[in-house]
Amino acid sequence: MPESNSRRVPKQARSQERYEVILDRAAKLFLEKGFSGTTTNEIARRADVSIGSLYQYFGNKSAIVEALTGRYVVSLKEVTEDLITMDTGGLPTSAAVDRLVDPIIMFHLNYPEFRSLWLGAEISPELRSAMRAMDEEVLAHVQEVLEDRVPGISPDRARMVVTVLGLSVKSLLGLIGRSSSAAFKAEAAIETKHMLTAYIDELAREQKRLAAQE
Amino acid sequence: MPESNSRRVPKQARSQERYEVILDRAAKLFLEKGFSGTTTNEIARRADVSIGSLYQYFGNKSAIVEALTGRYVVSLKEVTEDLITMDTGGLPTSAAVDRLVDPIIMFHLNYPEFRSLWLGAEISPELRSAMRAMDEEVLAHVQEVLEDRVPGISPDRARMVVTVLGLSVKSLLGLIGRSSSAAFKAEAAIETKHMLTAYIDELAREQKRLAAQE
DNA sequence: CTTGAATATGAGCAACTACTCACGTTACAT
DNA sequence: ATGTAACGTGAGTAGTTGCTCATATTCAAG
Repeated sequence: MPESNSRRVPKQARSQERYEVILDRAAKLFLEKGFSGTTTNEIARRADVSIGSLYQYFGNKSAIVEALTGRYVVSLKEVTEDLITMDTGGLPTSAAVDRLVDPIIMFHLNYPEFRSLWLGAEISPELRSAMRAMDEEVLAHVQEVLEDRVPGISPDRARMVVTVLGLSVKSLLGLIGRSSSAAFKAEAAIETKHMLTAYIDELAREQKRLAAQE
Repeated sequence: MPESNSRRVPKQARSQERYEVILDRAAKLFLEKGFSGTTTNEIARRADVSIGSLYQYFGNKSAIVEALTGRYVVSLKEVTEDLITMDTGGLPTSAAVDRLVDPIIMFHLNYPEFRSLWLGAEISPELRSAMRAMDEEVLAHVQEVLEDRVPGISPDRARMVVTVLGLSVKSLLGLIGRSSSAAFKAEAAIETKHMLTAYIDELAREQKRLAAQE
């Protein structure tokens, strides 16, 4: 996946493998030690590649991050697209929560290295704003869903609720990423979704009570 | 607050001020750019101090982080002590949640720079494990509280629930730290606590239903 | 087998980083 | 006023970092 700062685009099979290996190791190192805590020489060493080779594929250090992004951005766009066009109208809350949260969890399970970009405090502003934009799309849709399921809720309140919901999912992803046990990941996901469901249902009851009072 | 790697302990009033200014600016920079992304020369420049002076107080770069810790660790220990000895027995869930969460929020509002240590991926292992230990104490106590409020819940399940609850609070603190509007912070806190309350109450109802079935 | 393009290498360079030290300045006790 | 301990300085040093380039090896087509 050639980026703006890439050098030679790998043409032979072996070099394409190396390209991928470099990205794998770089992602791990960035996750462990952060961007500026990782040296290009160490990336090369861990990938069993000379620095010279590394710089044949990546024009500079940040080009590695950019390429890393390219790896996942397509898949992430797909997930986003799916989510914002999803209709959860007739479903009970817990099923709706499953439908909206599971794809996000799946994405992070499939691409665990993505965490290094996602959590990293040192990614480029453009990348950060691109991911924010996708986040925002999803949150806006979830807000619609919420306003639908909790009739009478004010848009401001709904916005705040969605922010909190989104944050909870985000922290779940962090927990899942750090853990190594598949069973733990599954339980944590169930428990978190349980919480989201309980919250949304409680909000619906609350609004119903308010409506009945008038 | 002299640490192991400190040099001269500041004795005159002016130099004590400088010492504090260095810590203030360093905390900001660590938060913005991470530990390894921040240079000691930049810290000195931002604190209007020569690097020479900086190294009179701090033996090396990580001594700055250690001193930064010293600033907050006393206060944090107090909060932890309060939390784990707190009795929320007769209170309704929402009041109990308030009592347990508010002190944590308060701490982070009072010491916003603490976030740079708390979120930083690059703090020392000792400091990280010390903070983990305090976390663990609080979580263990919250688990007891939960098992008390949700009779019949299994310890394993309770542990998982507490993990999720703790994570939600943690992400709330992140949100609060990033925001600048006091009103937003307050609303976010209320909404998050609302979610925690709804969740705990739902768990209690669930266990009651299960108990009635037998 | 030959040839040229692609790929690989790592010593080395310029820039930067953490940190030192010799020297100058300020504050305070006597 | 003087001595001295505390404080302050910033050019300089040794080591590290991102990155280059001259040279060597591998590949595939004719």
